[in-house]
This record gives sequence, structure tokens and C-alpha cells, in this order.
Amino acid sequence: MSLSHALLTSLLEKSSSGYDLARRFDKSIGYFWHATHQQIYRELGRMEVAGWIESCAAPDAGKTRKRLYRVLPPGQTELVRWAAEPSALMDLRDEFTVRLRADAAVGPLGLATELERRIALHQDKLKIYREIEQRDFAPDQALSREARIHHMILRKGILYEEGSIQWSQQMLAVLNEDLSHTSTGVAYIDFLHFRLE
Amino acid sequence: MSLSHALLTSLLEKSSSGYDLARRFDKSIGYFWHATHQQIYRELGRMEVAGWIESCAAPDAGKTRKRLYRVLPPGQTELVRWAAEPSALMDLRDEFTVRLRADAAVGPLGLATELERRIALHQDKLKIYREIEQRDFAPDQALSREARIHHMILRKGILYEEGSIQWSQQMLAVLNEDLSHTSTGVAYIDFLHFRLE
DNA sequence: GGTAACTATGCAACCAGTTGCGCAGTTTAG
DNA sequence: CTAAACTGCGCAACTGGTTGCATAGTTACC
Repeated sequence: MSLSHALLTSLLEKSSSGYDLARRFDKSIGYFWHATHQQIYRELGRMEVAGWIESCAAPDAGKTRKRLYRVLPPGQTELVRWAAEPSALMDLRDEFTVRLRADAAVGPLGLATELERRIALHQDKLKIYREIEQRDFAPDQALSREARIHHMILRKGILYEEGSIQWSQQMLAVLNEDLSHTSTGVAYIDFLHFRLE
Repeated sequence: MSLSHALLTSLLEKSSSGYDLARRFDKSIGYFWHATHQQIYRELGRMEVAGWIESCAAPDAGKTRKRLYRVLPPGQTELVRWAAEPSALMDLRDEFTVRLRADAAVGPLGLATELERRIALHQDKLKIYREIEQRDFAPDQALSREARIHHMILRKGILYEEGSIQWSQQMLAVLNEDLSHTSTGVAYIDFLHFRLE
């Protein structure tokens, strides 16, 4: 999924060691996209072979193997080339949605508790995003183009979490509805598929 | 990502051949999650070995190799077991977000056109979802539990597309802003990372 | 009657992502 | 002073997803 270009971007913003990159990735792009240290080291190796980046022993390495990675001009060229490519829309491949559909197919499976847990997780993320917004993107500042783009990316996360919480609460209401007046069997299933043809 | 359980759910809703399953998948769960026929055939094979499903020559097979797949009790048991498991939140691994960040890092890359294309794609999807909603979930009907869950899943898609369109239009405004009064260099980059520590 | 499109399945190879483990040095706390 | 935790890198194996290709029958059309 082109982790390499995400890493190029992150390295352009700040040259780092693989380890720092992994941690920084977790705290910026990584709020939206988790990558393990393994993936990152492997990708750094490939990019160095490709001549997109170079590395040297880190100044603060001591006797450790710590290396510092830097983007080379071919890497930046490649990033610019890649950025202009069209890309597919993200798919919303959410496991929990499938679980809900399984619940719909075989009958109540007690997903309310899990849904409540997920709401709490969304609220945690939202809280973190809002703190970052307050600290880094105060409304009175005149922001640079770069900062405005970063702000919009963060806004995307905030809007997504807010939407997820609202939707989840409505879903919770559906799961908790009194079932005594409604059919719980399977008689309805066959005409409930989304049909398009 | 547990395609097998998504397929179990889909097969429970309606027994099908691999091919039909692939096409039905595209038109229900598949609006949120694309799977190729290859993945589906491979997974069907595994599930049959595991005893979750069984297959027989399809009644309408003629001289073709068409097979019909059906969920067996162990398959349903497995689905119920799986559905109760906790699951991680979806990550928003969107390539275009990385491209925007690359634009922020190296300067304007002309992403506005691509963003406009994506807005149009979101609008197409939204239109389809709304048509499905009108046809299958008319507001005056008393819906079963199953239908209400399916409706909520569709609502999730609708809300996501609406949110994406709104956000993208704001992002477009940022990209199209007059640059003459703002810095376009790289001087700002190093303090623009989201910081948490 | 030929050819193009569609239905239906499957193999093989590859690439990306994940997990578990291990090594080696540094810092911190008891 | 030593054990534990943390920094930093990396190998090997596995799983899941993707791509390209192959096969074979069916339908539709000119």
C-alpha cells in the first residue's frame, strides 16, 4: 500500500533513524495507519538499494547500530511523481460491520457490550485529536499552507471519530431495542439484501 | 482480515456458487470491502476442508463446473463464536492523505484535480447508497431487527460519503488558496509534526 | 458459422503485512 | 551490582491479498 512513500514523506519532514521513524510514524500518519518496525526496516533497506535514501551511522549512535536516514534527490523526485498518480478510494473494510451482519443473519449475539467498548475507544481517539488541534492549530494563528494541510488531515480524523460515535450510539439503540414486538426469525432474510440489478 | 467469516455470513443469508457469491459480495458487503474471485474460491476451499460449509454440483450446472455452497452447523457455530470476539478499530489507511502530506512537505503538487475526481466518485457512491435506501428501507415501513441492522450499515456508508464530500470540498479550498501571501518554503516543516510527548 | 462477451473455476507466483524470536547495547531502579 | 526495561536493528516463517494466466462451457450477435 505504498508504505515507502509514506516513509519518504515522513523522512522529508525530518531525517531519522528507523526506530525514531517508527515512533514518529505512530504519532502522526500512524494515527491513521499503523506500521510495525519490521515493515519499516525492510522498506528502508529497499529504498536505500533503490537510491531514494541514504544512511550513515547516527551521530549519537555510540556502540549501537543506530543509523540515520536521509532522503536523496531521486527519492524526492519519486515522491513527487507518485503523489500525482490517481488513487482508489479507501475501502471501509471494517470487521465489526461484518459481525453486525452476522448478528442480523443468525439472531442477537450480544454485540452491545463490544459496541460500547468501541465507542469508548473512539472517544479516546477524539480526545487526543482535539488536544493536538488545540495545541498545534490554535484558531487565531495565521497558518502556512503546510500547516493548513496538516490541520485538514487532523480534521478528517476528528470528523471521522465524531461520526463514528454518533453512528455507534444509534446502532446501540437498535441492538438494545425491545425485541418482543418484532420478528426475530430468519423469514425476512432472503429479501433483505441490498439489490441493485 | 477474516474474509472467511464475511463469506459465511453471506452464504448464511443465501446459499450460492462461488461466482454468485463474488458478485453478491460486490453488491452488499462489497460496497465496503472488495474481494477478488480468487480470494473467494481459495477461502471456500479452505472452509469446505474445515467442515464449515459443504458443496454439491449446482442444479443448473449443466456441463459446467458450477458448485453450490451451503453453510453447515459447525460453520454457523464458528460464526457465532467469532462474532463475539473483540475487534480493533478500522484504520484510515488512505493513500491520498499521504499524498496530501507529501504536497505539504515538498510544495504544491497540483492535487486539486485528483481531489475533484475523488469528490465525484464519492458522489456516485452516495447516489447509489441513497437509491438503495429509498428502495429497501422506506421510512414508513415497520422494519424487522434484521432490516434495521442492514439499514444502519447502509447509513454508515451514507454518512461516510457525505462527510468525505464535505471534507474534500474544504480541502479543495485550502489547495486552491492564493499562495502569494503565504510561505511556500520548507522553513515551517520541522515544528509542524503532531506532537504528543 | 465465427467471434466476442460472459459465466465459472482454478493454478502459480508474487508482494505486503504480521508474528515470534534473537542480538546487542543503554538506562534505571532496587 | 545486578536485574529489568528500553533502544535499536534484524532474520525467518507465515498469512492474506493481488495479478496474470489458463481452461471450458454458454449466450448473443452479425
